Amino acid sequence: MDKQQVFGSSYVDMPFFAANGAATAQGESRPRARRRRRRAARCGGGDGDGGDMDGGGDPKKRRLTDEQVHGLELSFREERKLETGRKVHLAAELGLDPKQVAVWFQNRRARHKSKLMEEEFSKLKHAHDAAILHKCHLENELLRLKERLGATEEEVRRLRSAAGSHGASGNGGDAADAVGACDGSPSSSFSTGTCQQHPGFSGAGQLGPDDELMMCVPEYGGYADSSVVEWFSLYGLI
DNA sequence: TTGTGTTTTACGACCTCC
DNA sequence: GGAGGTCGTAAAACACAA
Repeated sequence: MDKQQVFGSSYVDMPFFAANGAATAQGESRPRARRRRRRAARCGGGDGDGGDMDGGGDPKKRRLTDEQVHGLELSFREERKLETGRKVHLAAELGLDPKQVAVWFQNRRARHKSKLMEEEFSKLKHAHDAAILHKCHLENELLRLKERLGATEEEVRRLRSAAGSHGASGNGGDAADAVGACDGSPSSSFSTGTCQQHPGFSGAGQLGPDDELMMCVPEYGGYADSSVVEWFSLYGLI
């Protein structure tokens, strides 16, 4: 199919910079579309004719018409790089200066890249959030284990003292030896979890299996464990 | 109407490839 | 060396809230 048929005959007849008015909507954001509607209404139809830039303003900076932008968009989707032949052909078809076509492609590539960066940032942010959540989960698990260890050690001490009061030999037997390995601080082998510094974490010893995440990071309270697993598997973290 | 923030067009500097 | 690329930026065009 002839591109002239696709874009309409107005392109060929349109002198460079003569078109004006209705402009650049590239279909990437709602504000842009709204903008175009507003301007089209103001220009009385929005087909690029009879706009507010007729005969005045900076001749170096004229908005492209909707049709021109559309043609450029189609071409951009086909191929993001612009060879000389294609540029000249496109410029002739759209009634633009080849330099304008080149500039438009440069700017369009920049916008495309920027959009990709935003998406990438968003993904990384989600992954980061999930990592934070998982970290808190692990720290809470550590606290719970520390609590269990402390209780067990306390029980051992109680049994030892009970055995001593019954006049047993001072040797203490196997059980006492085993306990000896845990002499000193009951939790000396554990570092302090960072979640302990979080406000509202003073009662870590009473943590239940389901409310711990909320206590650790309140803003993530709405997440369930399955969400964490989901995020992590999604971003290849587990 | 006006001030302000966003988007689009255009340009220059610099880099890479042929 | 020329053509076309990216990057950063200026300025016009535009939308919108106050």
